[in-house]
Amino acid sequence: MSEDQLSRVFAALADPTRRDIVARLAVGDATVGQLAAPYNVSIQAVSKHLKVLEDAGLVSHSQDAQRRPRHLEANVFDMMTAWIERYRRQAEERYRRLDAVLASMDEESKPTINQGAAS
Amino acid sequence: MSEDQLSRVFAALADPTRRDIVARLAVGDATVGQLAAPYNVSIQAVSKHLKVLEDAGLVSHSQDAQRRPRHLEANVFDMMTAWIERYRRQAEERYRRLDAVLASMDEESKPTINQGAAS
DNA sequence: GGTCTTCTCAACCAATCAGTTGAATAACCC
DNA sequence: GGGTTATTCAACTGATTGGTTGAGAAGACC
Repeated sequence: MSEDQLSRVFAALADPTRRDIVARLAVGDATVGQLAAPYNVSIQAVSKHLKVLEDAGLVSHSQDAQRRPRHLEANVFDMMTAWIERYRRQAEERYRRLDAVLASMDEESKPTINQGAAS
Repeated sequence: MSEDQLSRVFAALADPTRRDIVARLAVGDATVGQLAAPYNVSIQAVSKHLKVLEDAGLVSHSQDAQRRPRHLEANVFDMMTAWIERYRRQAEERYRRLDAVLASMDEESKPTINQGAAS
């Protein structure tokens, strides 16, 4: 919910390895070792990635002997989607209004509007 | 579309100032100076933030004399939403199946399942 | 042409990050 | 108890990041 957590969630998913981990956890829970296997980085590195994901609230873990199986917390995704949707909608609405303005100006003398090329 | 751009988009939105800028651009286009005004950082810092947003494809700019008004590119949000939705759905589906398994086991002797507390 | 405005580029700095290796913790298995 | 397995903690390293200041570049305005 907090601005801070939103930052952590986005930052967590900015890394392709972490997104990959999320993808795999979506299929099913897995231990650190299982998650580390496909990558040629140390287990400690993957453990760190998982810590980042946990701090963002995207992942939780339980305990099974020495193992600490990771579990994807899907609900946090909603927070992100809510944020994204808000601004996407707002921007689309604005675009729709601009279209209307341009159309109404078409009826008149239509002064040139700077709708310049991107970059 | 590329894995790389997805990383850049998430990374761009991991910063609260940049999210703020996106929020303001959703309301309407604005120049660097206008965007910088509310923050007590240099214009150059905001210019850098805008470069990050542009590299991620979230923002574009046109030219109006010395000014380079920024414009929000709402379509990139769809890419993010698509990514998020995929794994959220997958995780929810899995959760639903787990529920079904647990329910079916209820009919039998029901061995204990480790559904331990998170961190 | 000179000056003001708007913005970017370049160099620098402190902090954070993703990776490493090595040691420690903790619970299993014989 | 001794060894193996699974994982984390700690210290280090090189790269990236968000900020700074100073110097352009490009165009308006007089």
